[in-house]
Amino acid sequence: MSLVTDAADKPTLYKRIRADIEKRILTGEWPPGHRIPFEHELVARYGCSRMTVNKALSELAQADLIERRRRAGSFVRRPQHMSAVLKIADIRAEITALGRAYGYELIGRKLRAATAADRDRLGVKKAGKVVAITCRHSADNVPFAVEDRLIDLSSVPDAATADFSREPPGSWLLHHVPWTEAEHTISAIVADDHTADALAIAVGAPCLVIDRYTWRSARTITAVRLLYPGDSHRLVARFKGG
Amino acid sequence: MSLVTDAADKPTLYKRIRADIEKRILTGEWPPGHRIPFEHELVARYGCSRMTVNKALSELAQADLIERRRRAGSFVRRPQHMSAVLKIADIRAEITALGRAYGYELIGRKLRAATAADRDRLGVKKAGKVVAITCRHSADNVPFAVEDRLIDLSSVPDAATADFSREPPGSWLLHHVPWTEAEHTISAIVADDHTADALAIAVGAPCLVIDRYTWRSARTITAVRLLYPGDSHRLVARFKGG
DNA sequence: TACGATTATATGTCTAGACATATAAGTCAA
DNA sequence: TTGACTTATATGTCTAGACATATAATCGTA
Repeated sequence: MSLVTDAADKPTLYKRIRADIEKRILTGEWPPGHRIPFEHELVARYGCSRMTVNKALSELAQADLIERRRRAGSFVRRPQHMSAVLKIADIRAEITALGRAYGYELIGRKLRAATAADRDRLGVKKAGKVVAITCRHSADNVPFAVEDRLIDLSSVPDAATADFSREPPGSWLLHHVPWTEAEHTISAIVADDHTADALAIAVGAPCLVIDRYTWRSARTITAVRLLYPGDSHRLVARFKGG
Repeated sequence: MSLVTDAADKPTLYKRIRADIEKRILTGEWPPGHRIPFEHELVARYGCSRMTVNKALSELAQADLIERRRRAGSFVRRPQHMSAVLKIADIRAEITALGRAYGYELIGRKLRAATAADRDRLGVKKAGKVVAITCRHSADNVPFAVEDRLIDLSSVPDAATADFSREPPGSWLLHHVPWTEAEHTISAIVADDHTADALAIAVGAPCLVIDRYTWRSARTITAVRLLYPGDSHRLVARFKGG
């Protein structure tokens, strides 16, 4: 079997080279640790210039599929840690993607000077104003998740006057504060009286909890806790790479 | 302010160009939708050849930070959906990373012809042999997670003779079957008698559940269910991008 | 044998061009 | 006004070189 596919040059050359190598790695023909042909060998094999194979190999290296070492060559990477790309979509998008009717209801909204608990939750030192929002998302009129959010107004002053009775704060923030970073913590709890009531489930029923803390270049933006009925909701993540 | 940093050329030129642009995007100086200077403008600004700025821009495009459109130019991408990279490490690695002593205990191991339930769980049609493994991971001698796993022997025949009394099946598989794909489902349950006993928690306590289904180029490898005490375990994911 | 200096080599980066191609924008006719 | 045609242009890909640099391998020496 030759490295060169005899298919017509439908995609570009460097993409064909990249795909050829990627296939060999993914099928296990070239196992972890295997040395990939040197650039000059690939140049000879594909009859192209070195920049072209270099581009293919560079992209494979950027995708962590191979490791390149000077003087030694390029090697199939040994899979290290499983990493799953967990897409945490806008809840509205998530529900409509399931083909269900999205419903939103603002339960409470308070503008206040940050309490000690607020500051702790947002991870900020200085006093300032915050908006605290409680709301509920539903799918086909069945409670889907309850949201308890705190927004730091010193970072997002516009949030003080935003109308959260129609638009969920998550969507609003997504459109007003781009390129944030966040940290998610996922855990499980059992529903207390208050939660059970909000989600219309039994007290003691399992709930999935997502705590998300969002910032933007060292400035705290928001902290949110999402509670899902544990037996009905699923977080699904596909991942690739051993 | 000039695009060109006056810092000495410590990193390479294309990396400086990439970093310059990335900084402007991440700080919001160039908001989503903003058009990045044309390649020929960057060529003039940095005094280099087009291939060099092209490499910088190509990498930014590969990282989904910008979008490149022929004839139109390059634009800062509008953040679409939040995606979190959830690193699901080997449990042993996870525990030792926390500075705690890792403990492993094989509870049960059965080699059998696949039952209907097994086939359903693995998503395979044909009959075949499987290994069913139950084991427990502990941190500082406290139960950390219980694992209930099924391995398809038609895909991984070596698993029939592997010694899982010392090495956890997850680690073993990671070293014997690289480059897999998987799907995770995360949910919450409350502990039943059996689970409570295995995790040394109270019946009715919350548990975090991770179901992972792993395959390799259309061949089923393994299905595993991991149960964590919901109040003690956290899945943490950092992510970037609005 | 062990260690330090030298050399060979694969990758890393870069240039100054070239042609291809998709497409935004402008032009012109129905 | 609308639709079809043309043109200008930014990106996409590629070449045939070049020098830089880290380092594996070799060689020489203590």
